[in-house]
Amino acid sequence: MHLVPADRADRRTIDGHRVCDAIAAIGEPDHVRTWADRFSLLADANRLALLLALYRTGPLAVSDLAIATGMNDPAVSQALRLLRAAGVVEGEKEGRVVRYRVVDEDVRGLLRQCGVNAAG
Amino acid sequence: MHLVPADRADRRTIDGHRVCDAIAAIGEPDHVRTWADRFSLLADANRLALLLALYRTGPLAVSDLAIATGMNDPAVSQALRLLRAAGVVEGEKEGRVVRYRVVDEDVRGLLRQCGVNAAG
DNA sequence: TGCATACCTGCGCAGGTGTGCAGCTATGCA
DNA sequence: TGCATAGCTGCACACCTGCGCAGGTATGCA
Repeated sequence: MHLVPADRADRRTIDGHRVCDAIAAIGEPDHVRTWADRFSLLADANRLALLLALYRTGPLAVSDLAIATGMNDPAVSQALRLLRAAGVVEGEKEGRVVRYRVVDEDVRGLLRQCGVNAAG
Repeated sequence: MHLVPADRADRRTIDGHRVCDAIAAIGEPDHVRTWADRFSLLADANRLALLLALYRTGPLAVSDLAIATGMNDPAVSQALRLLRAAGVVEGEKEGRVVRYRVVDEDVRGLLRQCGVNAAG
């Protein structure tokens, strides 16, 4: 079990093998970072409100999202741009109205968990 | 359906009633903020690595967490202080060693979702 | 063709956040 | 009692992020 990188193999450990277990438990750094980034997208109350509205209500227009959340239009637009760049939401243009919806299944799973204790 | 606050009741809507649905879907602002704060705790790769190690491996000492993640001791300590203040982890002192574990059930649920696609 | 609407973008500022360094406290052992 | 270890804390720095403002683009309608 030589999972400890060489640059810190000389450090003293408390529980020896449990360190290796922990390294295995953490897994690929890229995987961890991907999930951290995902959580980061939900870590803002405004963005989370937008996502909850989209997830539970279905496709919504930008203006309506702004009214529902109390945000300004540009703020909503910028938040949606971030979420769109991350592949979390997608917008469908219908005339001059763009309706967004949540397309990332991992994020949908997380949003579902927000309601297990109290969702009304 | 007068869920739209008075200060923005005069704004033009696209889908009228869907705005009310969205407001109902968002729910209590405090609830949203609570979950956003929760996600914020998992939004850092280092903290997430610590939590994954604790969640999957079980109680671990601070030094071992530092070795497993490659972080410095103070960095681990500060991260754990944040998580402890939020009620996510708890530490049990055994001599001069403190072993931490994840105690928040909501966070445990989120951590479990990190492994549904690829956890090894 | 002209105008209003729906949405997007760039910029700058205020605020929060992670990190490293140095030093402190507490426990265990000789 | 003296020393090493395990962990915690305060400070200062750089960094990132969300937001409002102003302006731009595209669609629909008269």
